[in-house]
Amino acid sequence: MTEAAPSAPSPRRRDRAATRAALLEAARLRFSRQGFDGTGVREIAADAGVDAALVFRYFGSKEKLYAEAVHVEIPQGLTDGPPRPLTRVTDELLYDVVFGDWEKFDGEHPLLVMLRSAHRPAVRDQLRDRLCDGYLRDFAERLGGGDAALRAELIGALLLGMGVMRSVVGSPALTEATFDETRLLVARLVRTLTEPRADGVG
Amino acid sequence: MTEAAPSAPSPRRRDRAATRAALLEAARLRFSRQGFDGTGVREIAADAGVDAALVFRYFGSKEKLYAEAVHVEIPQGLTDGPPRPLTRVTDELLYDVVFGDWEKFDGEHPLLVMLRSAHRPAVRDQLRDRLCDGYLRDFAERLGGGDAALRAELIGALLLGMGVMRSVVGSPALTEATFDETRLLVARLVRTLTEPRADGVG
DNA sequence: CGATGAAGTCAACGATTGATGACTTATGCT
DNA sequence: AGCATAAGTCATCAATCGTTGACTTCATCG
Repeated sequence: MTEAAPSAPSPRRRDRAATRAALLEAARLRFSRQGFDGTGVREIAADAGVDAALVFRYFGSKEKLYAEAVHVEIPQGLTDGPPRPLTRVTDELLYDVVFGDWEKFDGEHPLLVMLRSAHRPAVRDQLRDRLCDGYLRDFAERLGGGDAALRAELIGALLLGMGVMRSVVGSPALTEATFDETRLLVARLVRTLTEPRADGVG
Repeated sequence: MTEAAPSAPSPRRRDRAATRAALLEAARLRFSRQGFDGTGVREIAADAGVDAALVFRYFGSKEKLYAEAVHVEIPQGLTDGPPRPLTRVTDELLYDVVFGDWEKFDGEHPLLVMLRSAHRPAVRDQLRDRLCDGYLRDFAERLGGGDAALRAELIGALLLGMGVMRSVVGSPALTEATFDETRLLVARLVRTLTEPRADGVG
């Protein structure tokens, strides 16, 4: 530090990239907490410590800011790469979606955040795309059988529902349960959908 | 009909109860489609064919209108009454939450509708209350065992997640699947959580 | 030091928001 | 018919919304 800490709250050196990043971070938090409609651009800009006009200079519109701030990055090598046992994959997914802290998104997985603004067509489309084509497609291919796609979506529904119960609803048992407790139960459920039935089906 | 159809679009006879009901119905649809923040009171009033001021005359505020329009009625005799097999109960719950049409709520179960505005504390509290105390409590009591509450919430998560996948996300397989197809899979999953494990657990 | 361009601020726009109170109109009773 | 009351409308308020363009301030280079 070449100069002493200024008495005034740091006026922050002018830096386009840093300001853009600060806006993105503030937007992520606000959109996560309050949804798209419940968040104003002035609110976001105030959190970032700049004027609201910069939102439109850097992102064009509130919609484009949302699209860039809230998006789902599918973890590399989760479904592609060398095949691993499916319960192993769902283990990681369980930790990712349900038990991950996701502090950048106010504690929720971006999928759950997008759920909150899913009535907007753009959000809904991205949500379906990431979930079905990103996560569940390889699931279905690996499962095999006639209703593979359906069973894959049931696994997705379980994990998504658990995330909702934990972070959105705040149900007591799932909120206080440890990862290992739940992991065993989920593994049993996944195995039920994976293994062919021992007894006659219909 | 004592009089012929009027040429002008029916001016609707002045009727407090009917107008209140029309406002409630319009509010339910709009709030379901667009969430609390994305819906304006003028929009609702226009759908009902009256002035927006009546919203405040009849309900006091937009919040109170939402509270009265969107709420979860727990079906009578679902969990209470004479005990039935749990897969039977989840069958009805599956039909209710995931496959019911709920035309009054634009096709979604009110639980899923409330999910869309769950960032508001009032909505979130009602959601947790209805889900945990209304649906899942008797589930947990009936399940028994150490982690009964957790397993009950897993069933709730599955059903809730399926509802989300079907109506909010619009995932293909679950959307096109019939009730009977899914019912068997869900029954298998519930049985997995219900029956004690045959092999050693830990 | 002085100029140049970018980074950031400011003021304002038109539209819309939830909400209020005064006003008008229709309905029902006598 | 005429009056009283409730049902419904209208105008409007103060705030806030997303968005824009002109303006100011800072950093950098010659």
